[in-house]
Amino acid sequence: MVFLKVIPMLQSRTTQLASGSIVVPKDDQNRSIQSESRGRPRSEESEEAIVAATLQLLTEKPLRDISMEEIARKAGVGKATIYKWWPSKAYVALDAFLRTTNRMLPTPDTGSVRRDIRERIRAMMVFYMSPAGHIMGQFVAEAQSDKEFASLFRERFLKPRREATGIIFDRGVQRGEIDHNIDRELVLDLIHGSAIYRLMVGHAPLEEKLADEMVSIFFGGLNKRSLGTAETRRRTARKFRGTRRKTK
Amino acid sequence: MVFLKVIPMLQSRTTQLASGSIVVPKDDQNRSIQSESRGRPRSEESEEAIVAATLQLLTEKPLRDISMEEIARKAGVGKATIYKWWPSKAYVALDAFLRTTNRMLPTPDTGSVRRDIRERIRAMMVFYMSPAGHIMGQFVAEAQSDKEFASLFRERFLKPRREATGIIFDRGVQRGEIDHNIDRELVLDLIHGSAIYRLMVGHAPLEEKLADEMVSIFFGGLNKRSLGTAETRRRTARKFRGTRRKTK
DNA sequence: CGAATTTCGAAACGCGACGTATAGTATGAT
DNA sequence: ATCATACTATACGTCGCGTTTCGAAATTCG
Repeated sequence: MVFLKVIPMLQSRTTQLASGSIVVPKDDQNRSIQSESRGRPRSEESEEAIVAATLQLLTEKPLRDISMEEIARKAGVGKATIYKWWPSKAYVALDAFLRTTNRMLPTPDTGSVRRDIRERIRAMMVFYMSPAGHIMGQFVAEAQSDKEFASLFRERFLKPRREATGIIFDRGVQRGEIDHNIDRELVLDLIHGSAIYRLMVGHAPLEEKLADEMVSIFFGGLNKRSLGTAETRRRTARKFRGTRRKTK
Repeated sequence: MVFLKVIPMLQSRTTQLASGSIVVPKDDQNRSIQSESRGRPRSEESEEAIVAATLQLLTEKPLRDISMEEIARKAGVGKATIYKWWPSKAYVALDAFLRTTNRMLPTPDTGSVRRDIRERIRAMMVFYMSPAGHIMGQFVAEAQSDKEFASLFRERFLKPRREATGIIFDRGVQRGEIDHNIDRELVLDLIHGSAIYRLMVGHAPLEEKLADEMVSIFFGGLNKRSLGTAETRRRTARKFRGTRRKTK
């Protein structure tokens, strides 16, 4: 399971992701600035064991059903050690999660916004369909009862992903492919929100091909197709599987 | 606070919303069918007290921070009584919530889908912006760790609302205002998902006027405006508040 | 080297909520 | 009167929380 491989964060921001304040100041280049580190140093072994155990558990059950006690047991670590560095299990989980996912967010630039956006949405769908998608849902859930966590999750996870789409959008506006009056944030909400909605509510499966349909709506509108782009015509043929028109 | 007024459900489906199986069968017209009701009948007073207490608490704090013990105390009721009729606090909360919200879902029919959809979205926004919106977020959160609850919530709350929008959409297709190749479910996800996303993540405020922008995108597309509908032109003037174009 | 400092694992703590069980009472049908 | 069921109240054992205490380990400083 690729997802489980623990990939250390680039900046090696190891300490106190939790409270937002970094306790041991770090040089962006090397390790920790050896000024006020006196006693026994933090055990990297324990840290990694905690993170690994948490990631493992996150693939097995919802965050709510994971306990600090279980993480500590599985990691072979004292509970107090975890509480020393993270304020709650949600923070441990988010920290662990970010280390596996916070790498490169591609922003394709093919010359056509339409194609770029489609690729972006497709990548997003693939991500949401993976185990990581369900874990993300756990974090959104947690955010409903913990405002501090919500803010951290928003900044560290959602925003970067949202902006990756936003960059593509902006390029489209600059190139004149997207009308400059369009509400940027709303478009980002339409794209990401619909996927997250489906992911969290589960009324219909996420599918990669939704990217095509979405782009088609964004650039063709719901109206009767008069323009008839190549893509629109292609979609037409694919469409006869009888799931629609169940009303009246 | 209007929201707190307890409005009894039409069908008076009182018993075992919980397990999905209705224990005491009810005539759709009158009260309960007097066949296998032998002992002491269920106390409607207690039931109402439980529901009222739960609704009150739901306006004060997240579902996670509400305990069965607190509900029982506030309702002046034994804990066992609650567990007798509902399997967990989430079910109590949902049941209570549905009694206040499960009334009429208007599906405006003005002759123009565009206008109908805008009105529908507007109503949806108003609902999400009310206290009920945040409570709904609690249920979506709960659904992430309880699949049975998720299914009940989907059927009893989300689906009806979704379908209210769907009916409008279908009318638009029938009248030829919406292309029949458009993916109905995806459109519903775009509308509802984006709002729920904003509600639950809180990166931007929900606003009634988003309805206009949304409809404008759906029927105009993101493309450079060549058609220039009346509404599009109106939006243009409104647009100079400088919040956009923060990139480069 | 030795003292000071800090972290570590393990264990125990008090707290609060869970979901169940028991006891005694209340309310109806038969 | 008897039976069946629901009610309140309370107690129970279990679990997870977040904190505290302990002695041992690891590192810096004098």
